[in-house]
Amino acid sequence: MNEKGQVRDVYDAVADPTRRKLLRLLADVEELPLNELTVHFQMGRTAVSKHLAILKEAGLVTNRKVGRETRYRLNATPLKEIKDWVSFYEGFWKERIAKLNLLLEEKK
Amino acid sequence: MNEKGQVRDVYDAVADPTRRKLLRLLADVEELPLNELTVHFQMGRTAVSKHLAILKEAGLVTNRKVGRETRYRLNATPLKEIKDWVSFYEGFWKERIAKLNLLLEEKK
DNA sequence: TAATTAAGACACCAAAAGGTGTCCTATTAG
DNA sequence: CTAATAGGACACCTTTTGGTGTCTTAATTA
Repeated sequence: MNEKGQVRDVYDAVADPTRRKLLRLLADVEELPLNELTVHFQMGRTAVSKHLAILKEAGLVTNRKVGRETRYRLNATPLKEIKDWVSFYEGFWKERIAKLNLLLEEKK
Repeated sequence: MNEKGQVRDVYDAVADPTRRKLLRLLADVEELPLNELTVHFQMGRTAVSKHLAILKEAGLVTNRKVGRETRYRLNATPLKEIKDWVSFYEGFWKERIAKLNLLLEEKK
């Protein structure tokens, strides 16, 4: 457990393409049960469930039981950490593009 | 090798805290040789070298040989992909914060 | 009530990740 | 010329990751 109450690093949670796809699926609806999420993947239910557990550890999804199904819901808030981190580097690639444009100008 | 000419997924490259620290170190200077980078970590040179190789596979660093040392340089451009990805979710956490503020208003 | 369905809990497995230490070569300093 | 240094290339090891299948329980439907 880290200082943000997350068991899992959010960068780590988001590193896997399956998990990014899960977030994307949950972005389109209020909530979805495990079995409906599983439909979108080739892997079995157990694997998808594990990925969701990791996302939950990072605080990126919440879940609640409704009857016999467990419904998952997106919580994008922890992504703010990544946003802030990457913002620091934004200047670097813009600078790079500016330099490239300058070179193109000189060529002309 | 993916469609962007990267061998390694940029999300994956950035998931490791050691590699994020390497990027941060390289952000402060033009270029740094392996041994100077290694000083900032507890692990050995070989391990740091491996992390740099992964960053290079993702296109996040370049390197060149100068004499007997290999100097590394930051290339932040691939981070744009992450920036764009996370931007999509920005609305979600802002919406959430807005809702929380609304609840606080009602309490008053 | 009986059959079906959702999903948690495990045990298990192969491959990848993240380290280590050793050896070898190229470059530089004394 | 010799000694020291930078770092590439391996071999090796342990832990984690990402998947599988099976069993069990709880909820639903026929």
